[in-house]
Amino acid sequence: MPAGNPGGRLPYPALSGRPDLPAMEHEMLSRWRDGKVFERSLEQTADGPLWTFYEGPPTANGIPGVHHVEARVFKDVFPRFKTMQGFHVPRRAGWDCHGLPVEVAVEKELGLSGKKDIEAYGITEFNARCRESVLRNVDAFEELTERMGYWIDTSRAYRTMDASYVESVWWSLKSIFDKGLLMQDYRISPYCPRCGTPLSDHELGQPDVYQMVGDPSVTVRFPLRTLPPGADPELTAADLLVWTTTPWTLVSNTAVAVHPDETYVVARKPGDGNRVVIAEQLMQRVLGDGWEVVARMVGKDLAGATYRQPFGLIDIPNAHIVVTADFVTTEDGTGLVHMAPAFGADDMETGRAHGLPVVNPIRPDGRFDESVPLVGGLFFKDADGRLVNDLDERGILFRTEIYEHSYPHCWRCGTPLLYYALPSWYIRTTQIKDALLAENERTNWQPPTIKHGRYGEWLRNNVDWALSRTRYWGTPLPLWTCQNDHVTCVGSLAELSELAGQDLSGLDPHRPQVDEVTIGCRQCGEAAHRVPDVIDAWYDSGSMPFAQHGAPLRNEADFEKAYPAQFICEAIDQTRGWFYSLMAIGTLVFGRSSYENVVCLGLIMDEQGRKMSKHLGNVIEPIPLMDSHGADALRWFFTTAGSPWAARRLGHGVLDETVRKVLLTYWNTVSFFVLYANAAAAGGSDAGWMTAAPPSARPLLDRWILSELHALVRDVTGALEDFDTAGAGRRLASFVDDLSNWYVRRSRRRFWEGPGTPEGAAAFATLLECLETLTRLMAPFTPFLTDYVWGVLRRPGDPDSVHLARWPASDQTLVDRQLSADMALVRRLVELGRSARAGASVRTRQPLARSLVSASGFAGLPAQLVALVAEELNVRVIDTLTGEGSDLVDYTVKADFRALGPRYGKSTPAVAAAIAGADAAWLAGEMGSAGTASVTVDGAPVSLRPEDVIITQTPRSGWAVATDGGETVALEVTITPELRREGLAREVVRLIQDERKNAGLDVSDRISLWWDTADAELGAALTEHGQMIAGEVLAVNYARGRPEPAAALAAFGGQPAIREHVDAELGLTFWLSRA
RNA sequence: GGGCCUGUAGCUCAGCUCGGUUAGAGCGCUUCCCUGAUAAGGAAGAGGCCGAUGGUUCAAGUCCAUCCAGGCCCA
Repeated sequence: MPAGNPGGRLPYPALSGRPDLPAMEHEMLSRWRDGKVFERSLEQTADGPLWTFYEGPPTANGIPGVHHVEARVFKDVFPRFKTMQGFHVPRRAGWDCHGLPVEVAVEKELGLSGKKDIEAYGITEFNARCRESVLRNVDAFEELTERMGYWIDTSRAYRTMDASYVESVWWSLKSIFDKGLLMQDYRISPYCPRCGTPLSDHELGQPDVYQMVGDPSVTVRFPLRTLPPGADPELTAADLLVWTTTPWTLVSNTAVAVHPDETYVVARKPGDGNRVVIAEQLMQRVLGDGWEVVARMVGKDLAGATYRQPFGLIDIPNAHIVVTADFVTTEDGTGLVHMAPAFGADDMETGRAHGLPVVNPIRPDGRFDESVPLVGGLFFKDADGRLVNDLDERGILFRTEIYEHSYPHCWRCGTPLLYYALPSWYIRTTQIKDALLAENERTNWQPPTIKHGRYGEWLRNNVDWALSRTRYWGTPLPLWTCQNDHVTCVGSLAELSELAGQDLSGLDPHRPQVDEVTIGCRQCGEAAHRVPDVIDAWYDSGSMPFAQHGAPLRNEADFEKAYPAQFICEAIDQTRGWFYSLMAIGTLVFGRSSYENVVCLGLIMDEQGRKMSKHLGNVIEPIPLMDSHGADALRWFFTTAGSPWAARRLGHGVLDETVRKVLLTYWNTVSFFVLYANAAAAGGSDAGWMTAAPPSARPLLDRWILSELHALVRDVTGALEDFDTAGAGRRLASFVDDLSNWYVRRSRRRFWEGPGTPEGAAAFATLLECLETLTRLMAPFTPFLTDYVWGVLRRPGDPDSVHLARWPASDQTLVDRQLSADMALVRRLVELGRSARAGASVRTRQPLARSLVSASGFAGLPAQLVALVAEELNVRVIDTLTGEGSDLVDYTVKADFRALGPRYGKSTPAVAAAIAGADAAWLAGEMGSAGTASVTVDGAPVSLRPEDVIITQTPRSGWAVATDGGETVALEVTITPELRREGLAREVVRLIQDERKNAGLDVSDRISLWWDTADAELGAALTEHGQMIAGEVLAVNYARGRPEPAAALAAFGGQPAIREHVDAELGLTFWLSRA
């Protein structure tokens, strides 16, 4: 592999026509490593303005997948871009070490099940295993990180379990405690009885938490016992109809809630003494036909009535009354809601409002207390059947059926969750809700809809953050309580030492060591013991802006200058995870969110649009994927295909296409340049193009591509500033196509001819400028290939890596909109001409005498561009169709609504009809001569401007014509003998070129050529155009007749290496040999 | 039930901010053409009720409303 062209002197290292991209990437990885390129990119920007990026820490107890690559590509592109702009962008990796997933994995490994097992095993040992397991796959993550070219400093990665990190977290919790926002409360929490812990809202947001299950839903009669004063006498001896999908909670029933303003009815089935109370809206659905309404009332009329409880299994004093509550709906059930305050948030709140008792017969392991008759010792869900049977036997079961609904399950172990009243520590985030909303307002979300949509909605419905976890492996809650219920919050190990009266600065702040520390209560001096809970691991990761530095206890200055971050990026599943915990903690502790711009990515799907999951077996392994297509291809796909926040389909096909369409086209353009630069050097030319004329003095084609280039720089820069990689990618891909398939193709002749002329020098200079700039623009996206190319093309004095180079600046003086428009017209005319040729079956190699063009803007086209059309279409002369005289030309005319619409409004269709009805030739004539024409609409004259009409001209006959959008190209297809001979000569040139290629000759190799034919016309063509042919194929000898053996031997130093080629179709035989 | 995203050719996606009467590209298919860098490039053909309905407008893929389908997040 070439080691670059450090001197900028020719020759360049030769480039393979078929590069092995993955192999090249491995070479670049070692060059970066050996050359410490990432480190140097940080060193050289050390004095630049800081642009802060926060890495959201992954948990390394799992194996990295392709979705990790997606986020990391975006986390890499913007820092690289900003670094090239001169910003200093430190990038520090981190590892999320705590949390329930870690504990659950270790539990499984150790064969433990539940908290009792863990405590029997020993918390010390258990946490040691957790500590070991969280870093187990760091190697795999680092390998992935390096392979994909994600530049981040893993050597000093922060770890959320480090003592300094934990201390910072403690410090922040104390700050929140001191503000009065950290407190204990009883609340209904989703609770996993197997894990013995409440789940946070974040955890409820995990995939697969909600699963469809079929539960017995029951409608039960609650016979009324006493009625409130003034109640409708028809209620006497009626039963309340109550519906629930959780029969096991009926044991704890304390009340029935009705909506105060809904209408309820007493219904009776004729011939049956039973009366039931139900919401009128639901009567038909629940009762069906055959019932009659005997009384009607609103919910508040029922308030205060008492009823007989469904079960008498436990003692519930002062209960079993009808209460009103606004949350009651009549959408399902009966409109009368069973209340068990220990098992529902609404129930708890309503119960508090009415002074109802909280009765909870379920133990923390999810089983009914042994003292409860009938169901004692049963797991809560398993009690349903027995309870339903009992209701049935006692004749108060109105109906039972299986109800399919989604029910939350523990995301770790799959156990059905219980909504359960638990003492818990909360952060009162609801009290800073306005501040959070204000912080969100000043945050730039990408895509913007997240701000007020998914995320904003979540903030507006903010609930207090349930912080505590009754678990083992996590940051210990730094709270100590004494027997007087005083709470002491400790903000550092130093403070703990002071309170404990011993030096604890070396203490590992984890359970169980920290549990053993007893301190003196700050208020009463009594012995205080630690609250045994640990905290939600989301709080850990949300603390990383300061805790990664150990700040503010240490490195306060480092933290201060890097807060808040300019940029973070994660997948959309972090809306309620890290995006929230970062913003909430920042706002709680510092009064300011910790990030300014956030890019929110979608999920990765397989080629069939299915989510990737182990379950489906459609997971794509990232490293093999990169080793077959290249990391650059994967990076380009992620950053530019579709929108990053839409779910995207990934497969081999799309990566192949990326490689072919973008990466190889770019590569081939570079390799073309290198080939001819080296050929020129071999021919004695030095890098003469270094002194090419300034762009303003170069051919229009060069000025055009430079104009496109500088518009590209402007647009790509703007798109990246807006965090829009897809927009940048589309522009880059289309420029690569323009450069390769128009600029280079149209400039080939100048490259063959070398940099010896001003035009040739301009071509080399222009292409090199384009490639250098393009390489820099693509560098953040495809860092491997671009850096390889940079190593080949860079000039003396250039940095040795593109990633150390400056981002290009757009020179707007080189952007020429008129020229862009002109070239667009040229390319449309060429397309039309090719279409016309195809229609007439005249191959492009056959020269034609003349072409006629009709197109607005054609008259103003510079001669160079007209010549370009002529050359591309292989016609000798191009004239305007208008010059032909109207008797030879057909005209059609139609209205341009875009121009007419704004002026004529409602009468636009009438004007258009008048235009269509006018004599097209006359209209065209008027427009041509006077620049205006008048048509009559509703009896009134309407004056038209040229832009109001699209005039299409086509020649009457004898021409091959193609027309589109009012533009016409006509080709004269009459082939004179002279044209035919020229066509034959060009045909022969192509045959010889093919043969040269087959012979493996170098582009600059000279040849000797002999030819013979029996065809008189072909013979004449080859004689007449001999000089042209010899020039084109670099023949230094050109002769008719079979080569003499002696000549061949002379030419090849005794090696008989004459190739003979017979073309039966043309009747030509030729021989060539290296000269 | 709520919020958000997506719906355009067989497939993958542009176009919608800012409405203009012939809706584009790539992949795949057929037939040609071009080729002195190219796994490329070009022309022609086949392939579209631009999810549906209604509205606004002289004019709707584009704006508005409602609905349908799929996805994500949450209840």
